[in-house]
Amino acid sequence: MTSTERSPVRPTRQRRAVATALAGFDDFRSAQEIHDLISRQGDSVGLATVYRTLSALADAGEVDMLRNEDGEAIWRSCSDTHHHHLVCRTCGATVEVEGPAVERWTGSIAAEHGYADISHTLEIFGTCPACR
Amino acid sequence: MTSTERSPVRPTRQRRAVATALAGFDDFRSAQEIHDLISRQGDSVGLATVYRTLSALADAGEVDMLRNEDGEAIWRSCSDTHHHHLVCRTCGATVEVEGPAVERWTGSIAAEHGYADISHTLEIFGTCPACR
DNA sequence: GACAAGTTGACAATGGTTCTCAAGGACGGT
DNA sequence: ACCGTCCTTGAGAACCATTGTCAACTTGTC
Repeated sequence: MTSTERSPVRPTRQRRAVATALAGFDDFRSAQEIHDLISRQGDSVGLATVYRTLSALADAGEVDMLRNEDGEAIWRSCSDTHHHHLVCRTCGATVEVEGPAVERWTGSIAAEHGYADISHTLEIFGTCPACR
Repeated sequence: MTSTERSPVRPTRQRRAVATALAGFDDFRSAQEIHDLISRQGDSVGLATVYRTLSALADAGEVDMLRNEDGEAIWRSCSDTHHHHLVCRTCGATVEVEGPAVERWTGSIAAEHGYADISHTLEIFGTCPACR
């Protein structure tokens, strides 16, 4: 929590492989799918390491993680600004969207009820033009 | 999907027990917690049945199901209008909120990108007045 | 080169959720 | 009340995504 803590992140073959895989798609994929992708691209990285790396990247804000309807974690690399997603429920195609109005709305709703330290999740699902 | 399909839902002791338990709290609880509540209120209902009943109620729109950070399903009974939740991340106290503006916003964002058949999830987390 | 500390991988362990299937209960007709 | 049919249930096994374990291995530094 404090800025005193430093855990030097080492650039390993495995982390590079995960990063490469992440760069190869722009929809949300499960950890297992990403693991498969890595294998298919010729690298070999343990599943546990994939999980560890994805979690670390998520903590660092470099990937987004959300849950599909089954509660499975799905991931994709993302921009560094606060945003939400418009996801195709058929093919997974994702658009990052921003909504200042929504941010303001959640803040005021929370304040109105006396809630502090607010965060929120907002995802939009639909069928993309290509899948109709 | 069509109105031809009818699956008569029978009023059993078990379903009544789940309904009673649901009426006894107004925050989100896991299936297991609800199962425990039922035991504590003197009834005995199998865990699988609790899951089945909760899912059925969720499909019928009588309870809300969402996922906590660990991906666990959590449930609570809800009003029958479309709404979202403001949830205390410490004690779970929940407020149902409505936001016509947000509904409109998601709709237009989706349309803008050509997505059809839209649905969305929006939950707000914070610390309630009592937990600060 | 050698050391300390971060990393990894194979595999076991966890734990929520679903499946299986025989036994039990509800309901309409008689 | 009795039947037959079909929905329900419960106990436990099965699933399966995710996390923990721990010895072997890298990396960066001195």
